[in-house]
Amino acid sequence: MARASRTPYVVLGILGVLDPKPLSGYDIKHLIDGTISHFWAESFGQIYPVLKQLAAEKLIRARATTENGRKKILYTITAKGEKRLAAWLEEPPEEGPKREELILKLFFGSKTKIPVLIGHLQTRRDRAQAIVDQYSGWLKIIQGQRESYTPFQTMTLRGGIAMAKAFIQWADESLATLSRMKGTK
Amino acid sequence: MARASRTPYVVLGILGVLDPKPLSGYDIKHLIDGTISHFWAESFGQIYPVLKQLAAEKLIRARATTENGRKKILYTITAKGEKRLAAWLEEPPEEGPKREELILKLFFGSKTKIPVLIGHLQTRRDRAQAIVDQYSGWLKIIQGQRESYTPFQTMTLRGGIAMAKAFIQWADESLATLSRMKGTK
DNA sequence: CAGCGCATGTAAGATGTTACATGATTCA
DNA sequence: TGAATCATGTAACATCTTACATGCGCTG
Repeated sequence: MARASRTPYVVLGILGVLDPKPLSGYDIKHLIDGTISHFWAESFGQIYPVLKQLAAEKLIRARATTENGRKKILYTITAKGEKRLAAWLEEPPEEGPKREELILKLFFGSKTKIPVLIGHLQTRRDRAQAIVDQYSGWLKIIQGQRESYTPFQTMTLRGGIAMAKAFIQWADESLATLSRMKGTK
Repeated sequence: MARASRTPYVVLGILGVLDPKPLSGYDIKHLIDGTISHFWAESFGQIYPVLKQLAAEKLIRARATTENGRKKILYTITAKGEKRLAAWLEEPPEEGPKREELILKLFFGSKTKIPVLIGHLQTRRDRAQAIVDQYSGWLKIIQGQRESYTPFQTMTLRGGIAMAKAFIQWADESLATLSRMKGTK
């Protein structure tokens, strides 16, 4: 059997933690993209079926509405859903799939030209810098209005920044090494 | 379409970079586990079919042998395979799937007890420390016999150490924060 | 009125894990 | 002799991404 899907718990978590008001599948997807996207991704193809499944299990409650002409289905977490979420949170987290393509290409670096590797690494380094900038901005916002956010959100945000910074430092050192190799070769 | 599998290239890379002598599927799997396992994993269920497929495409050459009574199929990379590997290395690496279950559970931390979170985080912190220890050992070995390893292998190893250390530092800070929260609450 | 964003969903297809099946050899 | 390791493979199954399908409302 393949590892059990975490999507139901992500949905339960978003519904239970992130926002007290009812959310649609569309809302959930965009909340995920706007908050936890740097360590967790979900697609519509996953979310909509899971929503139905969770409603069938009475872990969430569905309510169809027509907000200014537009049809949408809003979901709220039930007491049973809260319990299920809490039980999952207690289970030891498993490690995710390891698939670092950049590192893989660096590892096999002897089979290509140095500038190619420099290009790959530089691109990712810049992306990491953009993440640091974005996250640092969020951190300021969060610290400005502490009531709306849990300390856990701050904690994971700090983690994201710390990891991205560490990556940048290593990338810069490695880029310098690669440049030196290009010169001497 | 789902993202294209990288398994063929991993196999090609192992065969081309890691060891000059012919390798069996079994060898390849264990080499992967022993070297790149912290950023890339493959299972037998992937490797054996890919080996056949690569041989059919003439990217690798198969040779059946009976080494001291034990039957095995040894593979070597062909010139065509080398070319395919080089072409892949030039393509910009895509980002892997984001699935950090630990971070997810921390993010939803307000729905469980602090000691639960401390337990999860401590476990992973200790695992990261073990990785740092193991990698640091490998680094010494590599630096001792430089002929057998490429500078790229050293580079990725350093990256692994740097990232694990950054994680540990963040984890320690977060564990301290969590302990404080437990006390004051 | 065209295009974009909102909103929900389904289908296809590939990836990847786990478990199973088989058989030989080595070592305690 | 029994267990562990070597060695190759297949089948089942679930996950997940991508693409497609549909339709409404708002804005330029």
